[in-house]
Amino acid sequence: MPGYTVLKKRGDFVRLTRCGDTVSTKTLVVQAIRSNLPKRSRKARVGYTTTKKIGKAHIRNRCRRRLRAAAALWFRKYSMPNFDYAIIARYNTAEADFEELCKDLVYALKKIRRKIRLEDKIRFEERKHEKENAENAVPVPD
RNA sequence: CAGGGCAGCCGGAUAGCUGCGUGAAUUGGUUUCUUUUUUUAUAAAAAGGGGCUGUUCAUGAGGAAAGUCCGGGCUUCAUGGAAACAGGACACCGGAUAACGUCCGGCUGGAGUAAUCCAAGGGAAAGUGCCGCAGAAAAUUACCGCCGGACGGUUUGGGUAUCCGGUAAGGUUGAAAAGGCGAGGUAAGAGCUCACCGCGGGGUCAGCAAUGCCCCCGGCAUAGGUAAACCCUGUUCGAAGCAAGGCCAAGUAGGGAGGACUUUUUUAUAAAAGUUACAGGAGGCGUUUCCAACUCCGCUCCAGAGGUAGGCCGCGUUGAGCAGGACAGCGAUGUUCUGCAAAGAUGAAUAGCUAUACAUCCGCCCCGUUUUCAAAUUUUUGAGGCGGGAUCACGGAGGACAGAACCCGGCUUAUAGGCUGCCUGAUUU
RNA sequence: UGCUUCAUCGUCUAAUGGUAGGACAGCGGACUCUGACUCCGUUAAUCUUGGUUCGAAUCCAGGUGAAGCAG
Repeated sequence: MPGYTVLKKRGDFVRLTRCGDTVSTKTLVVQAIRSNLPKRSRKARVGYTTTKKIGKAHIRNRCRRRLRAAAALWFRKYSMPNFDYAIIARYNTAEADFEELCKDLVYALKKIRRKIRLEDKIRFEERKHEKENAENAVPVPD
């Protein structure tokens, strides 16, 4: 079993597009958000999106398969546990070199990880500041 | 033959690494449920079943899987049965089929030298409507004409004006003007008469029939077109669709019982009514190293209904199945015998990557032609364009259309390239 | 996946089978010292391919694209 499961529900995809972090490269787009499941498993979840825009049914299937193959190689290494990911195919996913596809995927995953860690840091510091302010503010009226 | 037509078939191959779905097997691992036994209990053991996972074996996308255009199975709804009306679909004739708007054979008309191909191809003497502009007139027509007669003026006659009548040959318009063309005939004309052609009716023969051949008659007032205008005639059709439908079923809301609290009545027991809630606070459980963020609980128990989230069935070895043989038939197809049979996903499997050879294409090579350009120069060279040959070597490019979603029979549309058979035409022998 | 509907200038819309009209926008000109307003002129379309018809935006058939409903 790989270190991730498959994302299936429509609601999860909607949540991702609405409030997830997005990184786009030439051949694919990656979205990520913290999972809302309180499960014990620490596995990440992945979903693949191929819209009607990129081609007919057999082209969409091909894109999904290539994305799945690329994810099987690199996803476990660069994903964070307890996160939901969506990989979206673009118009040139079917024709692009496989190595380039892998490169883009790794780049996107790395970048999104950095982004989320930065945001967490900022939020943590903000909270800290608020607490300090509150602690400072409380004694003043006393 | 680098002409054409028809029918049928294939539609990528091999190897390596890494993977996916389904089914079967497995005293493999792990987890959970039920039953039985032991125990005060926690718990333990045995049997059976399910989930996840490992191993082995088997198997896994088309000719169109597509469009969703017809027909059927299947399911639900409605319904005692049948018929009629409305509405839809179809329409030369005969046959095939479960059925069809499909298929086969024939007819008629059209295209082609031919093989062959194409056609929604019933009815306009049941009725209604429409036919812009142009034109006299677009449907019981009469403007210009042609002809005869009457009367007036002048008067030899002819011509002209008006009125009455005959006529549909000629003119103009248009997509279309009341059969065509020629001859006779006539005051002028006219199917008025005749020949040929067209049309209609009847008869003989051939054919199941559509229809065809021949003969006779009519004399076209049966009188234009349009029915993919309404309509008429004949045949036929209940509606919706697997997200159909069936089963299991969290949670939430609601019901009952008890407990707790509040209010009222009562000396009290007790009875009645209401609340058991939003927000806030404190706390606990779970994910997390922590923080942050999020979720759930927040008095207990019981019963049944509904059927949401979710799951299972429907769903694949049986279906108008595929392959081959025999017989019947021109054929579609039918009868019969033998053999073969496992795709079943559901954010959706059936693959991803690499290498090799091969079909094919281009260049390289040769020949002809063109003058577009450049150089020398007045016909040479080089580059380019077009056509043909050669396919040995070398280099490069390189796999058409396209992905099952309940299942079948068709239709329509997309499709690189290859193979096989038959027919026809031209040329040569 | 199934079902339903629609397609007309760049945009919004008209058109009993008979010359595709109007508004806004665009372009050119006039008015003005200049701009706006106003006026005049002009460009521009029946999604596509066939068929029926003398003649199709319209009627019929195939294709393409878009939208909606069911969950």
